[in-house]
Amino acid sequence: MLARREREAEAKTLPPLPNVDKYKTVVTRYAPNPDFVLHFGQARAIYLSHDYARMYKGRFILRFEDTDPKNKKPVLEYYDAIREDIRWLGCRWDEEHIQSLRMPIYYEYARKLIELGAGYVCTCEAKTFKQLVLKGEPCPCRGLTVEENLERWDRMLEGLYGEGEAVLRVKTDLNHPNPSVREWVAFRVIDTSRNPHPLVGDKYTVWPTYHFANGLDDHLMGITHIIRGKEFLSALDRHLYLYKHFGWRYPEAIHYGRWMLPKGGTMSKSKILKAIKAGLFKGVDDPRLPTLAALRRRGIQPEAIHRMIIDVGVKQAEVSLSWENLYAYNRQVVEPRARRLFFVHDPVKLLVHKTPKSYEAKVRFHPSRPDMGYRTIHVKAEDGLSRLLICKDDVKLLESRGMVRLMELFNVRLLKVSEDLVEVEFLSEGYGEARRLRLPLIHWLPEDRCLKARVVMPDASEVEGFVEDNVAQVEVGEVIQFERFGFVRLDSVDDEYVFYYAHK
RNA sequence: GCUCCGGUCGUAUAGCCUGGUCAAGUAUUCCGGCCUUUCGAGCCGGAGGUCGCGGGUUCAAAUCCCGCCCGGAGCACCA
Repeated sequence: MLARREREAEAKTLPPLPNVDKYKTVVTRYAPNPDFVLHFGQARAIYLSHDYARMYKGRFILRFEDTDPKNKKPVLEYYDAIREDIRWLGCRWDEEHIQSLRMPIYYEYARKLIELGAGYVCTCEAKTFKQLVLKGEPCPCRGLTVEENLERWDRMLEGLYGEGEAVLRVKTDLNHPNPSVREWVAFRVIDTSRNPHPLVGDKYTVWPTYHFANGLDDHLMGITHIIRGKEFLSALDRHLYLYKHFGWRYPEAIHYGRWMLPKGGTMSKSKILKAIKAGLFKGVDDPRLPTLAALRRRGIQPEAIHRMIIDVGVKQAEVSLSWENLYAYNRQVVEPRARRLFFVHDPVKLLVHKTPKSYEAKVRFHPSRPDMGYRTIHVKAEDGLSRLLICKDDVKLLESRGMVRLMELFNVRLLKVSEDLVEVEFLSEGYGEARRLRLPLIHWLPEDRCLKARVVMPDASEVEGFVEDNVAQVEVGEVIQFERFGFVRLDSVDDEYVFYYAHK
């Protein structure tokens, strides 16, 4: 037991970063494109980058990479949404930058690159160029002089080239084994009169590519350790050329494998966005989505995501995730502190004959934590009759067993089941007898003291029912457990209580 | 065209770098039990893998090397 605990504690720390002693302070960054809210997979880069910065008492930088106003168009509201997501995860950043506000810097370095003879403005058609580069041959533009290139560059900036008519390329090895790395594009023209940028409008028409802006900024901001998905591995090759041209030293780069969701699930932002626009999802926090917003709404705790990420580690292998996996972590976090309440879905009326008296059932909010207190459920008996509600599913149980114990109340025996009414009679009060008879325990509600509730399930379907009136003590946002149903988060209270289902 | 990664209980994974303490850990699933009260949470116990295949190195291999088979992911004036 002790040994196990030690091992668990061990598994919960991150492995050391490479070459930390080479740097004064460790600086990491997270660099999202604000074209969508964050999703589950991105939490990994965030936590790892953030945790390492904290672990080494370094700095953690948030940098918005919004340099494609056309294809990966940034959206104003997502800048804040992303900040909120990161804060929700529990991470704070020490510095923030927005690339679209740094354009003059990129232009400055573009010029330097050209002056070094390491970059040139290429006006070839993409197709033609591709054919040449596949053969490892230079295009005519590559041979232009520095002066000619500077001139072309100025013309580019002045807007004399349209989209696709000119790009600034970085000179690489024409025979680089990966053709997609050869002579990569550093800047391209984007017609911002047609596709204005949410922050700078149509002020610029020449935009740096990810490869240029990201690579450059990592140096300018003094990033020492880059932690990113391995889909960026080939970016490394490109960046290396840039660093070589400028004579810089490349940061330590760690690439981890992708997180994949089981069958059907996608974390692709563009796919999700398309589906939302098509009305297939209700919004970015639709419970079917793997966005942080959706998980948050469902009551998944950031600690659960955090633990999972630390446990999985930083290997380059792809990892298939199952929701069950995440739920297991979340249950661990949520179980000890979730208050328990009765929720009856698909309610059926239960008429109890021979009820000897009215009851006040005192039920613990948590079965193993008396310190969390009790709630009271009143059951009124009139002329030996009490009226309750139970789940339709439990009627079957009652039918097959004939007798059942109403949790924390009393035991009953089935008399008859009709269309929408189940009649039983009071059998006995003691729990001991229920145990002796091995009676199933079912939950219930007094018909006159319960409130309408709705639970939004992970597949966006909804379950209707009633909660005990003690729900009034629950705060919006709180995660509770509906006994024998599952963990849910109180989402809103209007004319009815709306919950989002997390997991069982 | 190029690059990267994987093949370990039913499922998802840890371990592999720094060979032995690994006849292999965890979660989930399944089964059984417990709980003054959750057939659905919790707790306890059990079942279930000989680590893709073949060969090699070694006193010793899931762990190193070679070959084979199968599978996954990614890159291109997106980030």
